Amino acid sequence: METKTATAIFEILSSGARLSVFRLLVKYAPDGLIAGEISRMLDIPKTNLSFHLKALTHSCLASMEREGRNTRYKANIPLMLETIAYLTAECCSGDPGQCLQYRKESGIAPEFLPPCCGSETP
Amino acid sequence: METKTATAIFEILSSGARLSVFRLLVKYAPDGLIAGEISRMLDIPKTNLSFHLKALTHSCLASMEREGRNTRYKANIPLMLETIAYLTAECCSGDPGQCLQYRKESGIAPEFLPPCCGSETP
DNA sequence: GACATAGTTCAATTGTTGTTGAATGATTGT
DNA sequence: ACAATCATTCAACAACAATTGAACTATGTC
Repeated sequence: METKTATAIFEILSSGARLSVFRLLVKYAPDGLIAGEISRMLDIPKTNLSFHLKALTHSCLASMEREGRNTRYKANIPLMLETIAYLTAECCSGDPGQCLQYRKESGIAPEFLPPCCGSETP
Repeated sequence: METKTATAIFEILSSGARLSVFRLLVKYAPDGLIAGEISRMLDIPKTNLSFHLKALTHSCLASMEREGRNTRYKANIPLMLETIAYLTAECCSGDPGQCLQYRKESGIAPEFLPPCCGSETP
């Protein structure tokens, strides 16, 4: 992944409205949601939601497809995973021991943490 | 993690300069680097680098400590891991089978992917 | 065809961010 | 004390992002 791609994705997620929309689409993967549902669930005006959905689709973080007079949006989860890999790939110059230490210190349940430095390589 | 915290972090990573700085600090974890080294390695003017380092430390993505006349910066990797967990936590409403499918489609080596939905729960 | 519904685009306003050079603060060495 | 080095702050400008209401397009219903 190129830096330019990654920054574009982080910029998309730097808006509270867009982050909420994206996480909602992640939660409702793989079927996604139609725009009206999103607008109601998050209480975002349609006009503004359109603006943010356009940004999400333009960055490829979401896909859209028409369904009659509705528009269905779905999260691009593989791209999300690629972005996470980009952020963690060179962690600690590849020292698994150090990464494991960080994982422990984070206090997060292991099943919600990325492998980070290959410390959990299967 | 609160939405506000997450958006602040993504906003930090949405600048090419800051993303490069942060990834460099991740790579050089846990020792970190001093400002001058970062400036030279990434070819960013000191003035501008200071601006971005301030943003990084203010968001807690990096810590700083004086060393004589130098200032050493270190990446806050646990916070990075928390942010990743926040983004992936509710993925697919917790359907491991669906998540596994996404992981396969992503084409990324498994050791660089987060567990996502607990599909790799130890 | 007329009407309602679902979304999008447009223009304008408001606010925020990135970058630069010059000036300033802080620490070390002579 | 003086100069050199490392880093930060400041002011100013340019560029960009978020939000809103009104107007518009497209689809489905009577």
